Amino acid sequence: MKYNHKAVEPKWQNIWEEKGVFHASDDSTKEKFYALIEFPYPSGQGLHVGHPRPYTALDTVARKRRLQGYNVLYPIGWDAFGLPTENYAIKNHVHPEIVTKNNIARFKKQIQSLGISFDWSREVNTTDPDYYKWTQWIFIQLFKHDLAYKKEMNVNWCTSCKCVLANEEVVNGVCERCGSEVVHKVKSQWMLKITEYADRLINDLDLVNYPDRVKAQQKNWIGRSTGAEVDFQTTTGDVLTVYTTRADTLYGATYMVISPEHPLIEKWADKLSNMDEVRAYQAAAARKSDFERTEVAKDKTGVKLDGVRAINPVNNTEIPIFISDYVLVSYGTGAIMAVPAHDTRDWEFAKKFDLPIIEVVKGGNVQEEAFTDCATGIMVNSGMLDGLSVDDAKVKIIDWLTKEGKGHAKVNYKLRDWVFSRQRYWGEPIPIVHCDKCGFVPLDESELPLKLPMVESYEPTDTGESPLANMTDWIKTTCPKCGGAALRETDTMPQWAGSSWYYLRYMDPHNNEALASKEALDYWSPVDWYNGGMEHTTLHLLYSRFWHKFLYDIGVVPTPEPYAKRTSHGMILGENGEKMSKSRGNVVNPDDIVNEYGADTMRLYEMFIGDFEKAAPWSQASIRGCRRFLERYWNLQTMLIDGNEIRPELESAFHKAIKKVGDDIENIKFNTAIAALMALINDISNVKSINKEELRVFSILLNPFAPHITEEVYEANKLGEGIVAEAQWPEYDESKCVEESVEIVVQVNGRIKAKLNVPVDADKETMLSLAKSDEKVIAATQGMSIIKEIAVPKKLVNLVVKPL
RNA sequence: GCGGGCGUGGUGGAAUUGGCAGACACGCAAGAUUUAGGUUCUUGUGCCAUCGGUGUGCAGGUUCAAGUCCUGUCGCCCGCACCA
Repeated sequence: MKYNHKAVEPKWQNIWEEKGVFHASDDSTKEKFYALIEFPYPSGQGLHVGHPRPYTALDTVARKRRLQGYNVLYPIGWDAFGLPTENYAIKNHVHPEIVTKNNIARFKKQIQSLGISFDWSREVNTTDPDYYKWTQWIFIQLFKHDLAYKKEMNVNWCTSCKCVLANEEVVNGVCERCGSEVVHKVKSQWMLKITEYADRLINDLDLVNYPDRVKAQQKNWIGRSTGAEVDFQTTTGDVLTVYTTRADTLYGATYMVISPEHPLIEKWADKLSNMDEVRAYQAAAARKSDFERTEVAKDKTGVKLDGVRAINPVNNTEIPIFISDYVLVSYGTGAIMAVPAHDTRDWEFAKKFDLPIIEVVKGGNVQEEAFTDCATGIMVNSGMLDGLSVDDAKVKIIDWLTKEGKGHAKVNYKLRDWVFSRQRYWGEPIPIVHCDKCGFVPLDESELPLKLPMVESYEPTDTGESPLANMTDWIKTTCPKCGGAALRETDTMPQWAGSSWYYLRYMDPHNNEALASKEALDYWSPVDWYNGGMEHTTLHLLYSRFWHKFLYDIGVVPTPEPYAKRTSHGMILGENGEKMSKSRGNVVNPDDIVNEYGADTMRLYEMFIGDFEKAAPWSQASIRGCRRFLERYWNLQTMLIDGNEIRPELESAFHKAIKKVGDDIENIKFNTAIAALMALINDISNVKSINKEELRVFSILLNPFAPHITEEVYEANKLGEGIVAEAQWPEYDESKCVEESVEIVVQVNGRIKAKLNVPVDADKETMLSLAKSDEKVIAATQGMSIIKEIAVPKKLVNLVVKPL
């Protein structure tokens, strides 16, 4: 009776589906548990072994929670808009809708072969008009609340995708998706005011249970800094406002720097005697791609503006103004006061252009290097600030500036507003029309969904316009407000739109009246456990927190945060320790594993491979160990005896395992949970028999990891009523976890001399007297005097001795 | 530069509050059953050696006791990066 996974696994997958055992109930008296994985992008390549790691992990949690009596929602869907599908469609002349449908069918089949307990009745698809109707609806609400606006601005442009990118999508100066060069273009774009939520996106991290690395990365990306804006008069009468976090060093400002794109330059054009030189520098800076700009980051360049000077507000000193690309137009005011003595970049610039360096904080040697330490310095050469600490000086100078009307405290963020439009076909149409008379007008909500029109050609254009721009029939429409002629917006939404709220749709996926009913939202919110990749920390995770907060503000959702708990899985690497990729030729297809070893082995191995949160290399050899374990479990049936109680000789082993497996699953320590089951089967093998109750408990413990084989064993041996998926998780008894006697170690001067079995409740005196009567210990302490005795119950005895 | 993390056998990885380092596997070796084994089972397996030493990147420190705590140092990975 060999275990045949090819027969057993499909059998149980069908039974589960027919019985609908994994369908979440919307009106249950049970406690709810909402587990969520990041829904996949159905690419043409199909699954690779990385996909099932998070699916299996939360499946293990979901299955265990069901056995514990929770009403579990564990849904899945498809994040199906996006460029790879569109590019494939263009190349092969198939409509993206067809490509998407085929890819989903393939993904679905692959995922179903793994026996993940998804509730397929709640499947969603971001490209379904019934779904994106609500994506568009949310956009309209954002627009109505002034959080969506269209603006001419300098944007990131991917030269290969022929499309703008959000800041979050530019990685090291190249496109996050395709790795192509990113250049700057001035374009009119739809923007979302995520910056309005910057503070709350940081502060509310206190409300959620996320890994520290995720919180830190989001805080870092939002980049809050507190400082001051200071107004400098100039010799032209214009005011030049700078942002600084070091207002305390104002007396040390010996020059100003403004970014090459700063608007005052144009204003000053006819006053500058070296305007040609300035324009040449501006042009050179504009030509640089993000990549080049970071490449040459070390060497400071710049041009002095001849003909205008700034006046330091604290001492009325006239100081020169430079333009330099080390000052970014997009941060603060696009202008800085330069304090070379106490800022490294200013110091480098001052050295190169031979500008004065005035020390205002004592503690370093500012001619040798910038002194930037805020904690220890004392103010000098700073008039009213002399003798103060840096912190006190900040407070005092900002007070003074405020009183004088020359500045004020200011908080700044690195976070930029979200560039939301894309010049591509395969995305949600933006439901806005442009009317000459009324400006931008949203569609009436009854007009939603605004469906993507069928087009002849969806190739991206070189003009920077969406392919939809060629669809004259579709574009020409009437203004919802005045009824006059108007044009539709032709850009589409980014892929991040549909995924920013999908977890809400799962709560009530077929609702035609709302994105989800209030009852469903109240019952299921928030997501209890959300697992996803670290790569989405400053993309999807941040975006969806923003959308959720907005929906909370307008009364749509009941919680300020979407996800109560977040965990993050490590990548599965190729056997050679490198990232799996087609070009490296180290991709493992899960179909092959399921075919050869079965889904249960695949699942077990993915959970056993190592620390869930860390990357782990795949090993074709190690999988065999997991298959072997399942076969040993299968073979327990050959040593089955009667009995409806766990026998005394296995009692503590079982109770310890029940505790450990349950705790480890909750603590994302799947690898040690499985190790505990392996250890338990070793204990059972030593006894050489297993009774029905023991096999029943073992089967339930193993079920979340290996659901198919456990169902089969359970059924074949009539271990209980119904099926395992509807059984009850065993309880452990703390008092039964302890054994009667325990082995302790006896050390002399920290060296192990003996091991003793003592009763588990032996007190220190008993342990010490037992230890001291052991002959090896006596030998080791011969001729010595004991100067200290340490006894730790259940652990060890240590005798500290020295020669007499 | 800033932020987060990691360094343990041949390999993947275990080690509550400091308390037997190497759980559980993979691999390897020997043996048994088969005897065609990429099967199964048993035993062994950190390193060096005979007792006994010695071992968690390296160097110190605290402690009866350190993978774990402290100081310094080297190396690696991830995120951000001229953010004023």
